[in-house]
Amino acid sequence: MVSATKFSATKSSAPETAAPDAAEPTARQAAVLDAVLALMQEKGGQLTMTAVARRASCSKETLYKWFGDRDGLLTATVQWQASRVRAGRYDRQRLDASSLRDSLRDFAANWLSVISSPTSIALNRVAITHAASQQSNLGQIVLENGRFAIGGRLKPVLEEGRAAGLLAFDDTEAAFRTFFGLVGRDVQIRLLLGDGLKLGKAEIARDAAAATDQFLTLYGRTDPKPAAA
Amino acid sequence: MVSATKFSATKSSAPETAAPDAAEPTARQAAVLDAVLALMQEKGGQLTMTAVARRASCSKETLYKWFGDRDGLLTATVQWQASRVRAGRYDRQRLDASSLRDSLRDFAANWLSVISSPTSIALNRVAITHAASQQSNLGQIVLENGRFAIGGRLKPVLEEGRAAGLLAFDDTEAAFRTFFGLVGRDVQIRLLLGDGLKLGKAEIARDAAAATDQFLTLYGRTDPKPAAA
DNA sequence: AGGAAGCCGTACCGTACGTTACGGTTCGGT
DNA sequence: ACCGAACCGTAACGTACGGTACGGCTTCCT
Repeated sequence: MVSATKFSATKSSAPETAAPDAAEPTARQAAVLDAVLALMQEKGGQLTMTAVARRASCSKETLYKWFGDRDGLLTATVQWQASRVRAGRYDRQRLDASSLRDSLRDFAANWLSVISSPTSIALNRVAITHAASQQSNLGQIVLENGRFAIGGRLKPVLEEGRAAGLLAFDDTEAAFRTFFGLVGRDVQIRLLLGDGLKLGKAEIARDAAAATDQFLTLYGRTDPKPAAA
Repeated sequence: MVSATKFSATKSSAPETAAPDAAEPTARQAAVLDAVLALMQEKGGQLTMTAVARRASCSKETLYKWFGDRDGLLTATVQWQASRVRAGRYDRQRLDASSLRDSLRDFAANWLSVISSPTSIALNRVAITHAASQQSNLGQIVLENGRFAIGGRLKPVLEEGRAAGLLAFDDTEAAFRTFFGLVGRDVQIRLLLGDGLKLGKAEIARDAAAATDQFLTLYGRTDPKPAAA
């Protein structure tokens, strides 16, 4: 079930490009994982080990040596993709109403871009399929790097906004979930189910702005002074 | 690919319990479809024809005679489940602010109950898996009976609310999508990905009320008079 | 009673795919 | 030049599963 050999980097205990335990993929391994991502998008569910080997011009034996089994390959792929989505720095300069709004818009637009990308759709489909077969924890990993990752990055912004007297809420988590809902709405489920919904840059920008405005209507303080009790 | 014999009811052209073309399942067939639903929830992805036959105490030959192929069985199952979710009449009496709020809360609570039910989760997972393998249109069917069905039923309510001067919006679809987002938030994706999120009756009622309040904050008219231009 | 139809249980077939094994090639180290 | 390790391409194996065939049982019609 669980791959025993969290893929080892050829030389067993040699400090390669990264921590020897967390296991950063080598360039060649990354190429394989990219092939997996590409196949997921093109071929959908028919993601066979043979197809991966052919696409990546490597042997199946190598796949198994590096990743243990099919599940290990999938897990490594999810983590590989997650490792390069860490976008957006959102420099916490001093917050005013305008910069807060901009930050929220950026978050919203970035999130919409991610969930509407073919890569994310394919990855989520695979993870959901696996969650159904209650094998491995692919679903958790995707959740951790998607929904919960963005939550962890947005919540500090919300709390800074509150500290600056720009937002009002008791429960940060609840406020974040509202934002999440206003931004995502029905987009993700429709895309996952194969609806032909198209999101261009213009629509994303527009929707992100609209969601941000709605969020600020619900949680923004019209009186921008810190609580002068 | 497409099952040729949209399941026929034993006696070819005899008017059974329903239209001979739309094909309402017989009691026995319904029992089989219930077995499929039960297996989906318990066994997840390993939904094999043999397992269905064993669970339903019928032969695989019968399954194929009735439903054509595996896809036909799945499609029939989705439609069978959809056929009995048609809940909520929402009698359009005269609308005031209070009854509108109640209607919206009912919609929200009902929708949350549906998407958090094991049946819905299992069904959506299967549909998403199929959408990935670009075979059949299971995803579309689920979408049609889920997201779009509730839209079709809620939009008239919203428009009545607008006609009564209780709501203000230009785009009914946009208003509905906002409501959808406020209610669903991250619930569906988390459940689909296997997160251990529990929604009891109390939480559903609370969340439905909160989402409704937020929606009314965004779209409600504080001045409840019809447009007295 | 006799026959036909529907259906259950099971055996069977073909294929797809995960996994393993193996021969041949490249390449770095000595 | 030689050795061994890593790796590629491919063949082979075992199994799971979709789909089919068949024998026997029940039911219903005449």
